[in-house]
Amino acid sequence: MKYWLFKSEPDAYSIDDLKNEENGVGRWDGIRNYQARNLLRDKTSVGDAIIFYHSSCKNVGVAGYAEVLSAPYPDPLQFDPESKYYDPKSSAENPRWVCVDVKYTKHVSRFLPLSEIKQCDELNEMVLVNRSRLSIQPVKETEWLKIKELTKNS
DNA sequence: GCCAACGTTGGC
DNA sequence: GCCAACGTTGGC
Repeated sequence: MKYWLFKSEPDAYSIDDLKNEENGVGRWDGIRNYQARNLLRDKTSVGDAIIFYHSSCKNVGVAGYAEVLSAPYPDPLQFDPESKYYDPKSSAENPRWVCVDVKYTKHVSRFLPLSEIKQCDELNEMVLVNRSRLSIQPVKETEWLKIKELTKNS
């Protein structure tokens, strides 16, 4: 099993929004960055664990956990002219963008702010700190374990 | 709202 | 294929 960090702006889609979906299942769509797309398309597997990170908001940091529920499949928004994620250069025969379904696992017991991640020796080399703009990021097992520990109630 | 970092586009 | 211009991300 692999570990991932998925970023979302909570004003657009938060851990609460995912929890409130039917059966806690949502679609992680709208990825329009090639590096993130490649990770999603080529590296994610059903059952992988996801750290749900809230970005671009008042409190940035780790808000919850989810899991990868489906294999990657073409993102339907790329074919929808009404969507801001519409891509006229994409086609059904050769779709450019993919998405996965994800399932809510839980909220963190204790919110883990980015500032604390930056201060933590075991976490300050995360992609999140060094390449912060990537919206789908691999997480090392050691980092995963540390984040699990830091998001528990003390 | 600012701005640094960085990704994308398009002319040549 | 280079690179300048431009757009987006995201912390603060």
